[in-house]
Amino acid sequence: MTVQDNDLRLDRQLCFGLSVASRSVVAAYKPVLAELSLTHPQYLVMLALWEQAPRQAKDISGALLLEPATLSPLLKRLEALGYVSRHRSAADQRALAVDLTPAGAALREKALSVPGTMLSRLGLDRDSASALHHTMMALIDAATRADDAPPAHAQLHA
Amino acid sequence: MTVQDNDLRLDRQLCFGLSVASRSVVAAYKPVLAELSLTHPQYLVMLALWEQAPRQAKDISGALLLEPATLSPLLKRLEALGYVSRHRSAADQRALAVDLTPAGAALREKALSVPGTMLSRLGLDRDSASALHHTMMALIDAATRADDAPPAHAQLHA
DNA sequence: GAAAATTAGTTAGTGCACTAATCAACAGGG
DNA sequence: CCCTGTTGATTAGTGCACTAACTAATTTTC
Repeated sequence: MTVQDNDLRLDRQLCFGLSVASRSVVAAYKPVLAELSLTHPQYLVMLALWEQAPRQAKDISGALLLEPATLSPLLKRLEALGYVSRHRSAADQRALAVDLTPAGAALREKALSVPGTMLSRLGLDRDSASALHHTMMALIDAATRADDAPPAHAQLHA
Repeated sequence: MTVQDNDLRLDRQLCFGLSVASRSVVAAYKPVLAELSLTHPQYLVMLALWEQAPRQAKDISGALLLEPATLSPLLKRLEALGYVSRHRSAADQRALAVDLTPAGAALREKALSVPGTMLSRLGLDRDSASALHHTMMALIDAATRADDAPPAHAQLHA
């Protein structure tokens, strides 16, 4: 067995592990978020709005690293749920101002217990969660940089 | 600001970071896998088959932790690409035997360079990739266990 | 001030991933 | 046997996530 054969197996474990971990953790959130009538991506949008509202659609998609085309129907579903309102900004008619409805703002109270519940379900303390987060952020950084610079020799003149 | 308010932010970083990292890394694979005409999930299926073929659909879905309902159309697309053949097993007419076509087997040669390319693109050496993999496996374990035991006191008699 | 370029969002189309419902094939127990 | 229950795969339906193409509004440039 050559080095590359080993690589194939190691790599499988890497990207495979990351994908499965993401799916598994999101799945573990599901029953908890069901009590708020939210999916996991919708929960992330609400977190962004609880930190700051009203907020421009463009701003939210930047904060969550989501394409505008992905966010657009997501916001419509949140509006249909009654958690969010969508209006064109007066200052710039292109911009979509997204705001919390009273129900959306009130939902934050119920969401306060979610993080603690999930940490205990996943058997993580704050330190390991924080370390994990650090690793993820570094990965995101490396992956998006790799994405921006497809040519193999790009780092030579970066 | 209360402890729970801080939790909301920490948690956001955790599950959020994991999801974004997964998406970002998969996106970084995309241009590399495009040369094999494969998507990332399709690549994972091929890896499973390169390790062992023929293989039962049920077996593949277990190895990749994918629902059979997700795998089914995926296999059809791989068949349409000419990399895979699908036949009912003679021994058990319910079972679907998935095998590599010559083209699918030959594709492995081109795939050998993928892991090395990706590791360098992500700026990871084998040790950190291995450590990362370990962390992911532990997370998967915790998350699936949490999933199997929704009642809060389940670990008391585990 | 009009033409050109840019920006913000939406729509269309593809592919994943899940749940629930369905179907055919198998395995046992009476 | 045959009836019941289980198993392996598929189908239908929902929701994410992406790219490409498009619309409309704003900004830049001449």
